[in-house]
Amino acid sequence: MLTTTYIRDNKERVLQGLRIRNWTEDRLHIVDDIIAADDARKKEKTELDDMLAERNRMSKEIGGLFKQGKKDEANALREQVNALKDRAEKVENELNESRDRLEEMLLQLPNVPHPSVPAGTTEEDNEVYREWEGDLPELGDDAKPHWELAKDFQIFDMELGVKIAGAGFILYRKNGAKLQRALINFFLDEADRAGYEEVMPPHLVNADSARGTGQLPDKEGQMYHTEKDSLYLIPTAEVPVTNILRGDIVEEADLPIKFTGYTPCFRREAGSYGAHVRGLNRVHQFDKVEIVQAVHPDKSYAHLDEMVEHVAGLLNKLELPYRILRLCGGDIGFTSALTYDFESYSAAQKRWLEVSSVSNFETFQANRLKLRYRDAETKKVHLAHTLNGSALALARIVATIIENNQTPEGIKVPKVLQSYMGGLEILK
RNA sequence: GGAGGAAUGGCAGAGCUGGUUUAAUGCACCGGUCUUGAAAACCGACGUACCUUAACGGGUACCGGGGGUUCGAAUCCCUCUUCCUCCGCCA
Repeated sequence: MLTTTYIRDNKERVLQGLRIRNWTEDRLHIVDDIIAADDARKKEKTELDDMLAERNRMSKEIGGLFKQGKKDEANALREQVNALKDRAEKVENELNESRDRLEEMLLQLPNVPHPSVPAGTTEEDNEVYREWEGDLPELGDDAKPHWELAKDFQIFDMELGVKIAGAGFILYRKNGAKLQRALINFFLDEADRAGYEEVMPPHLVNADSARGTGQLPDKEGQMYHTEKDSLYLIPTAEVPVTNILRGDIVEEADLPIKFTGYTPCFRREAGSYGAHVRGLNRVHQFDKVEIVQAVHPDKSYAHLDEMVEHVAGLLNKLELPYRILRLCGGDIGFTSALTYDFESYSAAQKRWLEVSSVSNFETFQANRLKLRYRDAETKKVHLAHTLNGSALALARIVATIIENNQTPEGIKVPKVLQSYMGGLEILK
């Protein structure tokens, strides 16, 4: 959520940002509407505060009069206060209405895209930020997609997932289960080496947390919700991990704060079935190691670059071909200012699969979270910047690993994972 | 799940028979005096959000969350949440 102060001071940037996000001109009046609602809020707040100040003053006087035994005067004053209270209540109602109206509009306003975000409407328009420089792996015509390899080499079982839970749930077995565990440990170790504090958070969150990172109210339908306890299954570790800092004021010297955590991620993903979502390409539950940072506003883009390099390093070590996209205005998330997507090439499906998304939210999440830092010099508090990225999401990584490394005898295990799998070199 | 107790500023902790409490006091933190330096001692400052002001400053709200009673609520009432103690159940 943007602050009204920011919107007032950067109106043209906000409007330009909405245009990059393909908002039509007839919707742009929301910015002026927000400012108008904020004007009304300020006016009513001033009015109400003055009335309350008067009430407080009179109440104190009444206390004094009672002590002196001047009952008649006290009672007369009491009636005056009652009249004042009626008027104050009206103003208070108006103030609350203005606040609600303002809040409702602010929630509809997405983050301002970074100047480098390219124009565009669909994923076709995303800019290739870093192309894969080597040759893409070529497999023979007899190459199999991962869902077939999974059966041949005991990686996972779709039917059992359906039997136990439903479509879109996977049961990993034997080789696949070990591979999951190896990848999680490898990713966590790498994040640990990069200075991230490892955490293992709750996998269900309350509404405050979901609101803090922007899942509510924007993406209500994406999450599983438990009716009786009103908790949400996390769609990403971003939610519980970033919310560690909700409401905090940290010292500038404590920045950057870096967390990493492994969690399963649950996504309802309503209404998308078909060939392109077969196998592990899109599932309701997948595993992911997430990296999260809270940083000084002046340094957030340096930290974004650092996170991009971290993810690139993981893919290099796994020996997977990948490219990096800079998401265009039409494809970038509601809460993000700049997002890089990583896509790993699936040689058997002959297509790129999204395996990571790394974003800078600037103050958008921090404002909802009320995550601030205290400036070391001025002692003033300011909103921090938050960032996060997948490092990495497992399901699709597993797909590309087993497809690209297939041989008639089994799946070659990437060198870097072998020590995590008891020296195993081939899955068969 | 049952019974009882509690929730106060970074921490500890008073206030809780409603009105100089604009939340005492101690510790921590910060600034200063003293000192070669440090410690001790002493002095001072010490929250967040919003409104207002060119600025200094002024105002309002916040004592777990929400609502209520009252001229006036940390204090009384209702409700929710969390924590503690005991019992029950349990990986």
